Amino acid sequence: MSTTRQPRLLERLEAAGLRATRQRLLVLDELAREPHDVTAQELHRRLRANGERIGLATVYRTLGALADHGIVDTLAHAPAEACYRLCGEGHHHHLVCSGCHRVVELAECGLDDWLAAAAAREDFVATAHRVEVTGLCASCRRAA
Amino acid sequence: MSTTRQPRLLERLEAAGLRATRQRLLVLDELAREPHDVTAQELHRRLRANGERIGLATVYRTLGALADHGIVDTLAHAPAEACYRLCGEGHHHHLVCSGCHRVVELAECGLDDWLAAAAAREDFVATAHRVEVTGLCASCRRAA
DNA sequence: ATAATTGCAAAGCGTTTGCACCCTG
DNA sequence: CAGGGTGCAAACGCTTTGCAATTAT
Repeated sequence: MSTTRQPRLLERLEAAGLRATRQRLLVLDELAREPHDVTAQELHRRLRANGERIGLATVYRTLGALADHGIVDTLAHAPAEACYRLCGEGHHHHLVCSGCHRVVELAECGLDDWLAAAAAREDFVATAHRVEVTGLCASCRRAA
Repeated sequence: MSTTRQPRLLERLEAAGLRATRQRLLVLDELAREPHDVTAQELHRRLRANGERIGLATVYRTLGALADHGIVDTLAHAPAEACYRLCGEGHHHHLVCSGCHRVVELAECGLDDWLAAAAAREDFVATAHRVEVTGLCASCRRAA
């Protein structure tokens, strides 16, 4: 079983009105130690590889519920396959390394002024936005 | 048949090394008159509704080929279902109205400095990015 | 106790592919 | 006329769902 379980995760489950089942904690644990984003299938495969008993449908249902409550982010960079990632609670964006697929959260957004201006130019009011930056991290740059 | 066919589209097909078949022109025509973004299925449904003869597989293959050559954009806001949209040739972003789903292209990007700075903070070099802004257009604001 | 959750297997759905026929260049 | 393109239907892969058994509260 895991050693990285964060009490924080339990609180978040509770706050979302979700029962703290063994399976949900497994999913959260696995997400917590994963710096990349993962698909439901991959997550399930890993848990099974670790000898855990959990059904694929449960992984899907759990990720769906967590996403509904904002506990995980759903990244859709690969159409036809959703990726999930445990994420901070505030507004943030992702920086993905095209070499190793590592994902870093950009804490500060700082785009609000730009957004408001760009939207206003089209007579829109911006209500939400999503930025995904692709780049190369230091180690992948060296490797290349 | 269409009245909106743009000669421009033929050039783009040719430049991409794709033969100008009846089906491809149908797809391009339909995309050209569509301000929203559409799924492959929806596009196919409309063409058939117009009495056109074209197979679903061809629509998929065509959209895939057009996307490969940058003639259409692939938007993945709905995970598990790709949306396509004929798009300008340069770098740009999309502003989507959450009321009517109308999509507007934002010509200017103007994010490069912000991006470079944000990436550098994490020791990354930004190579690409994608921004999707959701908002409300003027008429949907009035309706609300 | 009892309502939520799980697991399995089957169903759903969007997308892709094999193959014979057709058409563009 | 040769090779790309098309249509159909079957195959695919990811995701969802029905239902009986299980489990958290």
